[in-house]
Amino acid sequence: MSKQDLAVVDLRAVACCTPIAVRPMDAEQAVLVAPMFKALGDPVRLRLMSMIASVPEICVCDLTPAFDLSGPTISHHLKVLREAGLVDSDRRGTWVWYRVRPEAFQQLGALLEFSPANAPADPATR
Amino acid sequence: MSKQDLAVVDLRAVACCTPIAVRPMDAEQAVLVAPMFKALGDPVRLRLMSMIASVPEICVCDLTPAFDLSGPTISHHLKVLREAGLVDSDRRGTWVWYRVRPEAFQQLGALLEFSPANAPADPATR
DNA sequence: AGGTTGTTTCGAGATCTGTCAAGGTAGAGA
DNA sequence: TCTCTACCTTGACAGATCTCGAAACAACCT
Repeated sequence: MSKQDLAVVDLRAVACCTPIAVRPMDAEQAVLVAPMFKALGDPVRLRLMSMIASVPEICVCDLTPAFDLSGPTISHHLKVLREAGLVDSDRRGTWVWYRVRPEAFQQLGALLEFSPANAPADPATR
Repeated sequence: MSKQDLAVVDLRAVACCTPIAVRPMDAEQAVLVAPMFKALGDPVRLRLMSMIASVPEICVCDLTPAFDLSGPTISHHLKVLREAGLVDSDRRGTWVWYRVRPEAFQQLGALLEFSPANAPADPATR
């Protein structure tokens, strides 16, 4: 299914993995990565993502009832997650199954790694 | 300055740190955390955040020239980062200085931690 | 064919991004 | 002290984008 999704983020193009707390991110990389954070920036999508990521895979039929939203709305949110490159899906028989894309998920986490090296000095010592 | 910012996210309320890949996030937590991801979901704010996070602190006067945007626009984006609880600021003399809030930043990173335990099975073995 | 499951299309209302104009705050100089 | 200037934020606004549901569509099974 997502093989036909041409708008999907190309993970190879995401300059990989230097934490943003180590070196300022250049503009092109920011444009590539921001859509991933944006996709997680909605409470419904964040919960969908966590439901998908906490199991090997999950059927849409198990996702939809967890929300007080219509089927089409859930489908839209899932599409956003797919186009951000965070999840993958395929149909098997009647049902459509979603699973996380570990590379994307790990890259995002790596960007947020934080070493105290650049932390603000303690106000007391400043 | 940000002491008067009443809309700022209360970090104590952010159910702390269980990676979303380990356990599905409940609705209330999602509502609290999503604004942080949303704040990083814009290329300009992502770059601002990385510029702030990669040094102990930085003056707005050093942030603005890095973008092809007006002062008020940068100020608005900084306000979004502030209200998301990701950064802090205070005025010292003429200039306003921004610095990262390490607790918030680390919490966000912790949420994205990924253990292969729940990774999708290799398609070959599926 | 008929029923179930998901996605797409389309439209209304809300939210976001950016600019200009105006306001507040602090330092410098007369 | 009074004014001038620099720095940054706020308010008001237009245009773009997002969220969501109703209806239509597509894929699959029996």
